[in-house]
Amino acid sequence: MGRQPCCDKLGVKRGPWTAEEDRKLISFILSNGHCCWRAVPKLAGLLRCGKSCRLRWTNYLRPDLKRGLLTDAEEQVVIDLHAKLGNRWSKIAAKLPGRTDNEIKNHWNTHIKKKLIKMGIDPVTHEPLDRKTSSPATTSQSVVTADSTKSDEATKQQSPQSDAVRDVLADSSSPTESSANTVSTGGSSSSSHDQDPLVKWLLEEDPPTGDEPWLNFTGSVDVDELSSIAAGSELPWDGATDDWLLDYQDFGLGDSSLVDGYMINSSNGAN
DNA sequence: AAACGTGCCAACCGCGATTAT
DNA sequence: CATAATCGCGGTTGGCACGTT
Repeated sequence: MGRQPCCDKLGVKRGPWTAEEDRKLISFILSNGHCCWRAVPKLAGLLRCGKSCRLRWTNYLRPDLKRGLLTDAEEQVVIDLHAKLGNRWSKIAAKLPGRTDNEIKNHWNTHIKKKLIKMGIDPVTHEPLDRKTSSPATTSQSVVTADSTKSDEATKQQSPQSDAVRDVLADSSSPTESSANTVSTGGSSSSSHDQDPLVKWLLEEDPPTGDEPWLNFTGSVDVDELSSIAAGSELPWDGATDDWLLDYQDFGLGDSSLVDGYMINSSNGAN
């Protein structure tokens, strides 16, 4: 069937978001939630398509986002999950709180991939490059080892990994990794994803905690109220927000034109 | 100091999946 | 059940920042 464009491109703004647009989007979502992305731009007074709003919110404005480079531990989790799941960035991101699929994807393409190649590991199969041709039927699932005896909790913290990946990590890890990284090196064989508890865990529904306030707002909270809440440090979300706010502060802002206590600015300050 | 090259990341595009009618 | 509308994902690109020559 023919598919219509997600939005009418005429009159729809594109390109980098401005601080003012961010402010509008944030105040709207915090006040009303985002029951329907398509309606968000119109209701929020933005000349953007809903898709763009969703992307901006999920990848940048969401208050629970972490910022900065992935830690060694996070990177290791990404590598391991990628070995099992492939380019299913959203699934991988779901296991790294505060990280977005876009962020992980970018980090993979710009950092991890190169690192693996440099270490002689095929970033697609997670196999040593020189072995690649001699084991045609091998895929990541057969290469990557999984310790199926590991407890779920341990698995959630750090998943098992292939010998190759472990080698890479051992070579490339920073001194801080050992402390942050609790990965067991007890690799073992795993016959299939279906039987792998890690993969089960990964593939199981990963519902939101329900704690995300922007999903639950009913429209009863207005920006003024939010600002007073913010002023009193009783933010509607938890500790992750501190980082968020600090990050905005790090951009050098205290723009009073923004949503009061929320120091919002454009994504990179230069935009 | 200027020109050029490279890296990085925010944002866009297209498509499949899901939901609504 | 068929079609339309919407959402969400993964791949790709554009442009800025930074490094090198």
